[in-house]
Amino acid sequence: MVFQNRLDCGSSGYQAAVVPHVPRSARGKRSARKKVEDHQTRGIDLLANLASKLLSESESFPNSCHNTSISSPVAATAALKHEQIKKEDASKFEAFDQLSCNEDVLCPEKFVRKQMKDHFEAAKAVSSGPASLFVKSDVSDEDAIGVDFKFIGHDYKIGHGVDVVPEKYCKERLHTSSAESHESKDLGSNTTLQDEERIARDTKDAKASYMEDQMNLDAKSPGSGSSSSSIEVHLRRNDLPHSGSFHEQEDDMNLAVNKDDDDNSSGCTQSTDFTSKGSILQHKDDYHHRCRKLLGSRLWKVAPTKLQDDETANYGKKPALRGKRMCYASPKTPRRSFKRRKLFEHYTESACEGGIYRQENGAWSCRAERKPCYNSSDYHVKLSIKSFEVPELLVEIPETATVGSLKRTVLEAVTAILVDGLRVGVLFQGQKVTDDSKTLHQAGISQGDKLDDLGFILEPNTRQPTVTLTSSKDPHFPSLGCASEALARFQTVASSAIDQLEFEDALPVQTLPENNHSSVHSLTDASSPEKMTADSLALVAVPPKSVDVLAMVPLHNKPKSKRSEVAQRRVRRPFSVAEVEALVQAVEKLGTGRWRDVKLCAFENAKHRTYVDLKDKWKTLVHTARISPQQRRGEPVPQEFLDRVLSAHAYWSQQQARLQVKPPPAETCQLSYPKLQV
DNA sequence: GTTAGGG
DNA sequence: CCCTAAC
Repeated sequence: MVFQNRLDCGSSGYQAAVVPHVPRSARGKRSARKKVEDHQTRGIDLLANLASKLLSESESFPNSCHNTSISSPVAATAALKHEQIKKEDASKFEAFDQLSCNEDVLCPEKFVRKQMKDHFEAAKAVSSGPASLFVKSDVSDEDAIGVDFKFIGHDYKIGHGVDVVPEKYCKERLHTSSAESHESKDLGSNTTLQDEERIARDTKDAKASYMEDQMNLDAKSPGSGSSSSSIEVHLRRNDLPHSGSFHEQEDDMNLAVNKDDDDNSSGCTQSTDFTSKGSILQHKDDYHHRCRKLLGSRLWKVAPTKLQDDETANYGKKPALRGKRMCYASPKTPRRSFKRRKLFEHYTESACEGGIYRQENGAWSCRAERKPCYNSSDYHVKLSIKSFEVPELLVEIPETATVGSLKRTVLEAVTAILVDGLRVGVLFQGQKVTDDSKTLHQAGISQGDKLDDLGFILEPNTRQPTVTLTSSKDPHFPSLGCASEALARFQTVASSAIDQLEFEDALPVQTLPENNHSSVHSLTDASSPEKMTADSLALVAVPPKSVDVLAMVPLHNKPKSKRSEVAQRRVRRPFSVAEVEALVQAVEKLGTGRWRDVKLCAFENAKHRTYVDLKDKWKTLVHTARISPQQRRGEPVPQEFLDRVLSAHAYWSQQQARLQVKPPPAETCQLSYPKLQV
């Protein structure tokens, strides 16, 4: 199962999965191709194989313009590929361009070469980070073969749309090869496949620097028998572990986790509707827009959204659940920490200090789509799960946090759900199918017309950690209605790095209200190179100091326990020396009884410090100053500050005593704090 | 909403 | 840091 999240605000991406619907018969005929899949070949190998495949197909076609033998282009391709991998320089493209090809005829090599060139360029552009590559060859159109490439980098997608090259003979070739009278062609194909395997094997050792080791490969071959066949290649990294096995187990079930765009834009990389550059730009625009939108709010709720609109789906009927747009709630929530408990009880908001994630909807749902081609001969149900909807996650994170931390936060929230495992529920015609021993036919799922009513849900495995789906009945199978039981909450610690910086840069009062906005905004605007660099770096690798930025404390949900509903205690964030200094200075100026003023004066930008926190800190400071240094713990506070604490505390205590005796002389907020003595 | 103080 | 009484 392919499950790449493209989380909101541009983290690295929901990604449409490969959904080649290859008839089983076709797979059987070309079983040798499956070995290509089994190879954990690198993307380049795959591309080469694809090229070879297409080359050989063109060769095997009777009307092909090529006079060369079947194997020679393949060998040439392989050799060239080796050279490319070894040299890794720009000349490799030229080498490919030198591939012998009859220029008078529109031949597959042309666009294959172009694709590979684009691929290389794209790979160079995103030499690090998650990379996804799509290759699609759709011969269902009249006289066209369309190939799209998509590369997904860390944050942006680089799309390469390759225009269609009219390939009448290619289409004809596929039609003819599907006929029974062309078994000999398949034999020719087999020869080619052997070459492919050899290529894959030979090149396996070759290190393509731009492809990561972890890159997995999903590749399916075009079905020879269907009128609409496709080749789709999906390279990806960081796959979830189940991805492969799921494919194997559910051979006829193709999962497509489409790109999540809350605008339901057409940019979804849906398997049957690949758009190229347009959608890429659209994504970026959405990303920018979304970030701006986010940054304009004090706190926001990131809710995974409906993956795609129905209009964008070729065979979409109706959504399983309406999309949830990312929105921000409660634009003005200065301090709610002490109200958090009630907020949680109402399931509406979460704490302001740390990021809170809550999975309100306990299940990840989706709706299956019946594939148009229902092969009645072997009674296989073909399903295409267009998307899984991530249950709503409420993300609350200080606006001082970076976009990078937001990405990581959301990612970790999702990951934390996945860690506990997911279970799949089947909904058919609104009813949950709990009897796993039923056949699809018995459950009525085999009736093709009703497959539109089939839905799947992904449910966090919150109870029994190991529940075998093969058991006939699973009483613990949670239903959609028990969303609250599947509650998952997380808390993040807001970024302290920025706060620290603010403290050191602008200690007492220099407020930088929009500073973080601009810094994040610059990420999308490129108008501020320095900040862009900084933030970009932060996206690539979080500096060690800000590791705790994303410290997340998942709330272990105990379904029946009321304790689980209690707000999570804020994560302890020790005061830094700079903060202590600011606090001491402010208290010296304002006194010990005006914590709100102290907060506004010296900690206005430290969103995570409430005036209660400051008061408590002062309390502990006084205590610390009074005890012996040996008894002190934590980060040592300079003695100078402790002395000032004692002085100020004594002074203002004295002042308070005086004020109680007689009315205030109205000299409360003098700028120059008089040096005082006990 | 703030403040003060106990936990 | 949390909680809560008191204002």
